[in-house]
Amino acid sequence: MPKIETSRVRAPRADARRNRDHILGIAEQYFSEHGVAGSLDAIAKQAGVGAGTLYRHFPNREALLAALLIARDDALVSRRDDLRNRSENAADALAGWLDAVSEWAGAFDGLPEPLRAATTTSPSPLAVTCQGFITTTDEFLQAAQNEGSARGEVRARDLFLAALATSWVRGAAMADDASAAALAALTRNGWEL
Amino acid sequence: MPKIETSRVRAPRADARRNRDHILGIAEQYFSEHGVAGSLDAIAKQAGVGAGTLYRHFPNREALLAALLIARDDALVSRRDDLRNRSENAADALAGWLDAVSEWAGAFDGLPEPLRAATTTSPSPLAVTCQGFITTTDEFLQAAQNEGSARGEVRARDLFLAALATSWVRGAAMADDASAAALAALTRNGWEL
DNA sequence: GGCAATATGGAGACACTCTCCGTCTTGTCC
DNA sequence: GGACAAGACGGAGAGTGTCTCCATATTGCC
Repeated sequence: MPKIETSRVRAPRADARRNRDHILGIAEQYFSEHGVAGSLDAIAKQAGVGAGTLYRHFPNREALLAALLIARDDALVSRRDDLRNRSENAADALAGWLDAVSEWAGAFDGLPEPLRAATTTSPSPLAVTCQGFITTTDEFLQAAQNEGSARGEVRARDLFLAALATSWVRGAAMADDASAAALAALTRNGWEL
Repeated sequence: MPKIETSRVRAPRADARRNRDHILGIAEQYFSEHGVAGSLDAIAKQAGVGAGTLYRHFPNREALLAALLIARDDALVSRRDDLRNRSENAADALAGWLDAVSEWAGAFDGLPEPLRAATTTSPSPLAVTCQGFITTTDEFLQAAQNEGSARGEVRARDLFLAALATSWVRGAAMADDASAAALAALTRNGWEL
């Protein structure tokens, strides 16, 4: 009797893991400086690996972005827990959460666009992350609605997109911070009762 | 005494004007089908001119876009006049105007992005168009504020960006129409008193 | 008709994405 | 520790796009 097939996939080789992590580190820095549209080949070169290596680990820009964001998820998740525990009321919690989302989406210049695309055209490595945050948004929203502080017709998905839009308006290098703040305020007035 | 320098620039040659118009027509169609990120060389080829000809008339994508939008300005301007004349109250007029702007920004897939960029980083051929519409937005907004139906702290620029954002959320091929409508409603709740 | 001013086309320099495959590493089994 | 297969590597190069340059062609005016 042959070895039982416990795990279909073998653990990745040590050099592969090393390279993957290293690329991720360089990409984080590179996207921070050049925005999400920066050259992938440049990232490979800067990481000291061939283009093929980069593309094997991350078949396209979205996959790389998704891997990068997973590392940042923790921050947003712990922010969520903070808001759950420490908020005086559900409306403030929801507002705080949306602020956090919009800040998260501003991690790299140009990030809101692929995130928006991922929420509408599902099969994207970014979609899972987005979907998770939409679910969280829904929790906060429902709490606020039960509390009577949020309009009933508002949907979580729309609030998530509004937070993305806020970040989008800010544009490159925090170009229009005032307008982003104004949009956030507008949004809150929009859903709050 | 030499000829007085009345107009510094000569009128363009007939062939130049013909080519320019023709390129514009093809570009309109091409961008409608492929979005604003479509290939410029492809437009040149389809128009039956060399790449150089296209780039001489329109040094970059933004210039071409700006020329294209000027042709569409009329529609928005006449919509503005309609709203001025036919609206029952200033709040409805402002809401109608913002809807019109957001529809205008959805003329081509991907158009909201360059428009947004043009409102923040000034030296862009699109900036004049945007600035004009922001001014119009301000007129409608001030009327609504005087009427007591719009919050005082809201700025015209922010509403214009909100309309752009609404269009942006809709994304390619009207992918998320419901969310765009929701965002528009959210925005109205946001500024209205 | 002839001449200067203008406009044209398309080859080609350069940048970017992504694939393919000959070569090199790793881990495993003896 | 050696050997062998699975797995990973790099970088050349195909494909696509932007934009420039300039020898050649077209216009409009005298």
